[in-house]
Amino acid sequence: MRVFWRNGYEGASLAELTSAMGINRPSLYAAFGDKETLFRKVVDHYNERHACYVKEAVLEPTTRRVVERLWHGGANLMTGRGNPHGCLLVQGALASGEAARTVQRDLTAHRSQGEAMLVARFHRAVTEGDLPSDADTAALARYAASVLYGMAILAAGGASREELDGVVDLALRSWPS
Amino acid sequence: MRVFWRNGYEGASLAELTSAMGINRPSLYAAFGDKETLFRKVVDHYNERHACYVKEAVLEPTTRRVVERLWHGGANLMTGRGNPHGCLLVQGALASGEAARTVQRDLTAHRSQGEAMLVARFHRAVTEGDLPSDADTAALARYAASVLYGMAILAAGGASREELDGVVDLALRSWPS
DNA sequence: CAATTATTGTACTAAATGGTACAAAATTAG
DNA sequence: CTAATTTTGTACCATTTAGTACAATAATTG
Repeated sequence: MRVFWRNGYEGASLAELTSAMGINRPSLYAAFGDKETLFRKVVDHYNERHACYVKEAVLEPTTRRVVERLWHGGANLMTGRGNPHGCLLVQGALASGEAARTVQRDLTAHRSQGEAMLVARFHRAVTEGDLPSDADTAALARYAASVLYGMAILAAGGASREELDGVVDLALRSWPS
Repeated sequence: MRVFWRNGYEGASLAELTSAMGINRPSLYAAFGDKETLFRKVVDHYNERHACYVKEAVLEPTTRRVVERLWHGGANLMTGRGNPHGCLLVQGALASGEAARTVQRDLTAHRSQGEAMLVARFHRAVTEGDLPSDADTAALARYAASVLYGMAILAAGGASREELDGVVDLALRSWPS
């Protein structure tokens, strides 16, 4: 997972993958199928064990608490020690050659799914009176996602946890509460 | 440029590059040097002719006008017809294998340079009284960049100009003015 | 222990990668 | 028109890519 996270799908060679896993090539193919299948399983693992802060965030009682947890959770994951900086769903295959188009689309779909969770949560907030009834829930979700993705780029460029937290503080200031 | 923009540095093959340029391989090498040199020249061209909205933005008289122009300019570039969606400086080499590490660092440096321009502009705004004297100019610049980069990810995933403009409107609401 | 099954290591394949040698062709200069 | 020079096309190189055949080894089972 970390090799894909750090190098992206295309930049991760079978040699580096097998070396990092401590197994040889036939074992990898027997256990995980081809490179694309392995990547998909990696993404699933990443979603369950690392990107789970999104699912947790939408459980918060107010939208302010939701985005607070979302953004700080992202800052935490994207600058975590022992893992590459940034977000696998963002840098795994943002731009790629024709061969990796399918995984590229797959990651886009995963990101859209996260945004859809936010839309649903914000929609609920409207019915609860937490957001004004004329709130553009889709736009709010895209904005929340935008800040999150932007932090992923900063992190990939080497930004620290503290720097990302500073971004979150500013973004929170403007959030309707 | 568009091939690199769409496929990223690693995902752009010499075959696709030469085909798009309408020349053959020896001509490309004679005119531009190797692939990495060509990419650098492409990035220079991109900075001058496409990412110039950043330089223009910092010329605006107030920080609010600066970020307004920055973000709308980004939304415009990242969803322009005839060009790939997104930003070359973001998706050109966000994560890569060891061979493209130098290019990757180069793009990070280019992004940092843009952020530095914002810091300098916000610093000036403090002296002019446009921003409060205790404003964290570096954090503001990172936030502004974060929104911009986030829009690049949304655009790379297919977001429309209107959707990005919606993000900008929300981001502007929270900007200190 | 013996026999079967699963796992692993070596060595390979075909295709694609970035990069180049060299000669034919087109252009320019005299 | 001829001669020198630049540009182009073809064909190649070494390396790396993802993926696999097959035999040796290890583990499991009766």
